[in-house]
Amino acid sequence: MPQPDSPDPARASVASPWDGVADRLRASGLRWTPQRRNLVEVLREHEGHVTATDLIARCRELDGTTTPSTVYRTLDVLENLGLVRHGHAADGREEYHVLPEHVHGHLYCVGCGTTWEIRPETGALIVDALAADLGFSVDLTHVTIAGRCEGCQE
Amino acid sequence: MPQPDSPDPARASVASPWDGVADRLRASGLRWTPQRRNLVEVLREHEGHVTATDLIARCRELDGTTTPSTVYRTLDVLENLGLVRHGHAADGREEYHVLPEHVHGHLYCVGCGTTWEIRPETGALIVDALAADLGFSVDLTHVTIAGRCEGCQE
DNA sequence: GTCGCTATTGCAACGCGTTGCGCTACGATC
DNA sequence: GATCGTAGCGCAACGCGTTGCAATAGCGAC
Repeated sequence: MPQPDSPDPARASVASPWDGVADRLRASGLRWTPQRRNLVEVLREHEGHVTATDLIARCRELDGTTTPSTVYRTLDVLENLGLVRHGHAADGREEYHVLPEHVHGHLYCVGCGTTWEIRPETGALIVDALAADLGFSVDLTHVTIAGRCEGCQE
Repeated sequence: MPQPDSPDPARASVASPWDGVADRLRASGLRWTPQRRNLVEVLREHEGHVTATDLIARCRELDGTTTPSTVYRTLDVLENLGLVRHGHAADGREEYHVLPEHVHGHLYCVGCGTTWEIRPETGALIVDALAADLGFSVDLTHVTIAGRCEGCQE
């Protein structure tokens, strides 16, 4: 029965994707712990791109006893629920995309350090090109492509 | 004066790109050390893709005292000479491309673990698409795109 | 051949991410 | 409300990659 089971009607009307997390976890035999509550709280304020390091730092502000391994493990769980996706930035660090509405790849400018989203149409073009090349089915979300943005080319 | 300065005529006829390395280093005020000689020796036998870890392991076989930091630093130097390029594999680890004849990107299959090269024409298509999108000038060599190869899709 | 400058080395320590393990505490059941 | 199986926690240790520093050793100059 996919009816909203949040006990708070005011919040239910907002229909944040985070609202059902606790129940979705429990429905799979998983648990809703203070540490996970904290992480979700942090993710709420970070819709967009965050590095794992940032998330860990923010979680520790809320609860000094939080350990990195817990954060990483919880992020795995949330990724299985489709609430975050992780990828590797150009320097190989982990980067999390919160609540991706649509699948998109990323561009990282080595000049100014900005991360840009690849527009869906352009992404589709890339996916098609690689499919035609080797029959490859690409997972764009996992990738950050390095280069220089318009403003950073001499 | 760009004449071959290798003292060995037999070797000069082979014209391996590695032959001039020692002199190219010295010409820039850099030095030719036993550790660098070993690394070059290892790279010679590895034309293609290698992980930094593999390189370090092979170097230690030749000389047990070699330390990781030395290998990484020497790889940086060789990258400046254009003899290797490094990128990040799908899992974020470092991967080196030895003697890249042409600029090419990489595809990593999460199914079978194989790394594939993106054909130059397809690569150019991707570069063009991103240039048209955001005016982005892409460095394809630095990137590995994850996905599933033809044989690994159900 | 010797000297001296300095690039390079090895070491040690750090940061990021992952993994194995024993203990804790969530939450279903009674 | 009390019990209990187990998911999840913190901890400690590991592997990869990087960096600062003191000691070493290329190599050009004399």
